[in-house]
Amino acid sequence: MPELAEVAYASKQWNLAVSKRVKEVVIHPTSRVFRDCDKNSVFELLSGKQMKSGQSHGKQILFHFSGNVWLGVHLGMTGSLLNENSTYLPQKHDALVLKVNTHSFIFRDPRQFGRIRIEEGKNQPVWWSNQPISMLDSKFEIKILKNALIRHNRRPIKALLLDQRYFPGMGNWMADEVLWRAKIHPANLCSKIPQLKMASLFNEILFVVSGALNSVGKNGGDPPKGWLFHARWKDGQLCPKTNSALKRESIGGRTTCFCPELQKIF
DNA sequence: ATACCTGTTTCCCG
DNA sequence: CCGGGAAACAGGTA
Repeated sequence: MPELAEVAYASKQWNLAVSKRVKEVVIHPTSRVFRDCDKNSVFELLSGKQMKSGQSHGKQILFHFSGNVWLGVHLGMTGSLLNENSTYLPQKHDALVLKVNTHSFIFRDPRQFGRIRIEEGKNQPVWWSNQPISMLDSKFEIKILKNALIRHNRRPIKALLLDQRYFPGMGNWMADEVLWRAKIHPANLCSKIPQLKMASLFNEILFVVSGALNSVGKNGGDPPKGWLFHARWKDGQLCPKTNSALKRESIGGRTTCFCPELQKIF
C-alpha cells in the first residue's frame, strides 16, 4: 500500500485524534513492528497523553503527544492507519490501537514489515529531523539527482530512484511511473543517463509526486487515468501511450514494469 | 501447491 | 572502507 502519497493519506486517518486524550492503549503481544522499541514504553508514554499533531515525510509518519512524547510509524509493505468508532474491537493484525472518547485509531500491519518508534524528549526525534530533503521542498533540486547519479554510476536507475536517502517517499510504482514518463529504460545504469535527460527525469519526479498527492494522497483513491499505475500490476497489459505490450521484469531487485518501445537503453 | 507482493535491513561479495 | 545485490523478514492473495 504505502508510498509517499499513500503514507500522507494514512497519516490523515488519525487526524481526528488531534487534541484528544488517549484513554486506552492496546498493543499486539507478538507483532514484529515493535522490534526496535520497548512495548512497555509505548504503553506508559502514550497512556493519558493528548495528541498534538501528526505529519508525514516521505514514508515516515510522526505523531506528537503531550508530555514531550513522539510516536513514529512506518507502514512497511502492508501497514495502514485507520479510524473506527470507540466500540471497535482490535483484530488479528492490529499492532497498535489508541482509544480516545469518540474513536479508535488503528495501526494494522499483517506482514509486520512496518515499524513503531517511541521517544520522549523536548525536541523532535533525531531520526525524524535528520531525514533527507522532502521531494516537496523547494530545496529539492536537480543537483540532488545529478550527484546521486554520479555517486551510484554502477546502479540501475530504477534502483537509484528507490533510494530513500535521495528520494524519500519514492516507491516501486512511482519509480516506474517516473521512468515511463521520462522515456528511460529502468535498467539503464546511472552513468548512462544522458546529460540532456536529467532535467526531464527531475521534472517527471516532481510531476509524479504532486500528481500522486493530488489524487491518492487526497482521497485514498487511484492515480489519474492514463497513468502506468493502472496497467503495471499484471502481465499482458498495454502501454497507455504507445498501445504496445508492456514488459515486467525484476530490475534493481523489484518487479519493474516498462514499455520497451518507449523506454530506451542509452 | 506455488508464486508473488506499493519496503527495509543485513550480510556477503568484489 | 565502499557500493551493489541477494536474502530474509511474514502473511494474504491469486
